[in-house]
Amino acid sequence: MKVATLNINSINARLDNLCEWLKQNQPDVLFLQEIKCEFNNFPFFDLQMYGYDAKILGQKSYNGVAILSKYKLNVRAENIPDFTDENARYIECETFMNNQNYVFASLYLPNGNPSYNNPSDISKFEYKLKWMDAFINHTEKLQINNRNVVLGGDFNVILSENDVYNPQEFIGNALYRPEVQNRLKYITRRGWCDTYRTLYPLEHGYTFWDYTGGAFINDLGMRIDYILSSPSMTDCLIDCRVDRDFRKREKSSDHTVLIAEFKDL
DNA sequence: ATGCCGCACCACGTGCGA
Repeated sequence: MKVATLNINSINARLDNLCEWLKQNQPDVLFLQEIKCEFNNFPFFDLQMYGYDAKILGQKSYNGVAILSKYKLNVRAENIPDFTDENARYIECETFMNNQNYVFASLYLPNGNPSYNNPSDISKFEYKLKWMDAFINHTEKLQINNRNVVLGGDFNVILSENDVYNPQEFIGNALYRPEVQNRLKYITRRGWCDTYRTLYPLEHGYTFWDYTGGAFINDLGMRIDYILSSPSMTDCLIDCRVDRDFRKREKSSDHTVLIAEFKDL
């Protein structure tokens, strides 16, 4: 089973890139973030032509998440259950493949930094922490009954100094603050597998490079996109890799694709 | 580097992003 995640930064601005990538890479499941469109503008038909069912939680202009799959998806949750969120940041689906039930979720965690014209505003950071707490609470519920779950998305968390090009610059940044690092570490300590880091303890594994300042060609990146698998799937992990080729394309997203492969249970 | 690039939209200016 091949699962991938991509913050696409507008699906309609990058639909050709996406379809070409799907055709070449043939993932079973792809998580998308920042689709930046509502249901009525989502390219369901184009994706169907490439063999993918899609479930989305859309939003005009900002945010928006989707799950694409070669197998029929059933929606389990739009937004984190029992958490009121005005933004479209979480969708969870169930599917049956290779004789097993799987739960998949695509998530787009809040950035949490204040806007530049209001640097002392902590409301966005507080929102991020509340979002993470609700997410942690939900992952605990997903662990019940040993469900097979894969969570993928843009977590907007830099876990350690090995996950960013210049950690000193990021001290105090909402992506690098201990409060968010500790929350994500808690999830992994509870048995969820950070698939990339588990297989590659020392690599950078960057998944994002800013559009500006030649960040990509100078490899000034950060690892903020993750694929987490439930404890029941840890022994099934075969491979995880960053596909830098997508970031090299004309009209790329500022993120690239992270791909994980699992053997059948 | 309170925005270098790029997206969307109540669009030739603003909000947002990491």
